[in-house]
Amino acid sequence: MTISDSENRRNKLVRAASRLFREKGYDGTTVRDIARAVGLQSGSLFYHFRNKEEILVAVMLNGMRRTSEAAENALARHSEPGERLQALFRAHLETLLGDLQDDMIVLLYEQRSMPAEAREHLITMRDAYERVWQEVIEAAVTAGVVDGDAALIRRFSLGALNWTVQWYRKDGPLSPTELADQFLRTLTGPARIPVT
Amino acid sequence: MTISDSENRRNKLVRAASRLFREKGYDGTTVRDIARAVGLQSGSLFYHFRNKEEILVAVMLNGMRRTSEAAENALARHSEPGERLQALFRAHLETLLGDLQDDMIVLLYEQRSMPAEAREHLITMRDAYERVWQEVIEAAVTAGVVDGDAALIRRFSLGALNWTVQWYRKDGPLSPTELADQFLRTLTGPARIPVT
DNA sequence: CCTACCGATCGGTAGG
DNA sequence: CCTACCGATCGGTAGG
Repeated sequence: MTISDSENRRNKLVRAASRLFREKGYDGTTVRDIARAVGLQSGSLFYHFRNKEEILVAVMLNGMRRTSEAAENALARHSEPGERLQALFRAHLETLLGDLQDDMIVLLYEQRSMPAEAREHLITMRDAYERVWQEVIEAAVTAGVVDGDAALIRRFSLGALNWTVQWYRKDGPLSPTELADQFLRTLTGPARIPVT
Repeated sequence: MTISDSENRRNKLVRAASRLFREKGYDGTTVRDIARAVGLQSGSLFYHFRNKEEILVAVMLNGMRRTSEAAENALARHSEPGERLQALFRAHLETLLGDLQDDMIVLLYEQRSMPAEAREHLITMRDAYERVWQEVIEAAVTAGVVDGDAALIRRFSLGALNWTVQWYRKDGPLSPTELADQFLRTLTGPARIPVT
C-alpha cells in the first residue's frame, strides 16, 4: 500500500502547522507561515485544506485520538487497580511529552479557535477519555490505593499532568515514565503502589 | 486623594482588555474591541497606551503582583508548617478563581505574546513566587506533613491548582477555599492537616 | 500546484 | 480624546 503524494504533503502540512501553532498560537500563525514551512506558495495550501480552521481540526483530532489509543492499549495489559492507575498515568504523560507534544499542546490550549461543530466532537471524545480516568480512579479508591473523592482526584491528577508541558524539558533528569511514577507516588504516599 | 479621570479610564481599559484577552486571546482581540468596550474610538486608545503590548503587560503585572501579595499576607499569619502550606494553597486558589480571574488566566496563557523585556521581569517575579512555595513545602516535608521531593510536590501542586481555571465554575458545590483544602487533603492523605 | 490578486482588517499615527 | 487615514498583512479565490 503506497501513500499518495498528496496525502504525504497533507501530513507534512499538518505537522508543520502543529509546530507553528504551538510556537506562535493559532491566531499568530499565518497560512503563509505554514505553506512556507513545506515549500509551498500560500495559495496552494487551499488545494489541501478548505480553510485554516480545517488544519487546526486535523492537529487536534490527531492529538486526542492518540491520547485515547495510548490509554486503551495501556489498560488492556493490566487488571489490578493500582497497576491500571499507574498505566494510565504513564500513558498520559508519555503521549503528552512524546513525539506528539506539539499536537498535544495545541489540543490543550487552542480549543477557543476551533469551529463549533468540531469542538463539540472533541468535547465528546474528551468526556469519554475522562470517564476512563474516572472508572480507573474509582477502582483504585475501592482497592485502597488512593483516598478521597474520585472526581477531585481525577481533576487534580490530570491538571498536574497536563501542566507538565509548561516546564518539562526532555534533557532533564526524569523520563516521562519516571515522572508519571513520581507523581503517582506523590498522590498515593510511599509504598502503596507496586514497583514494576 | 482623588483618582484622575485619565487614570480611571486607563483602569477601565485594562479591565476590559483582560476580559477580552481571556475570551478571544491576545492575538484575537483588536484594539478596536478594547476601545469599543469602554466607549472610545480606536485611535484614542493610544492616548493611554503606547501600543497594544503595553496593555497586556499591565494585565499580567496586575495578576502576578496580586498573587504574590495574597501569598505574603496569608503566610504572615501562620508559623506552623502544615498551616502555612494550607494558607498558601488557599491564597493561590482564591486569587486564581476570584475577581481577578481574567487577569490570572491571561497571565497563565499569554506569556508568548509578551515583549521580551517585560517577560523577563515577569519570570523574575514568578521565580520568586515559586521559591516561596519551595520553602513552604520543604518545611512541610521536614515536619512530616507531606512525603516526597519538594520540587516535584511544588510542580504537582501548582499544576493541579492552575489547571482549575479550565473547569472550575463559581456556581459549583465548592468555594475556592474549600477546593484548596480538598486538594491539599488529596496530597497529604486524611487527617494530617489541621482543620481550621 | 503556481501566479496574481482581492476585500477586509489590522495596529498605529498626524493633526487638531 | 476624535477624525481621518495609512501601509502592511491577513485568509482566501480565480484562472490556468
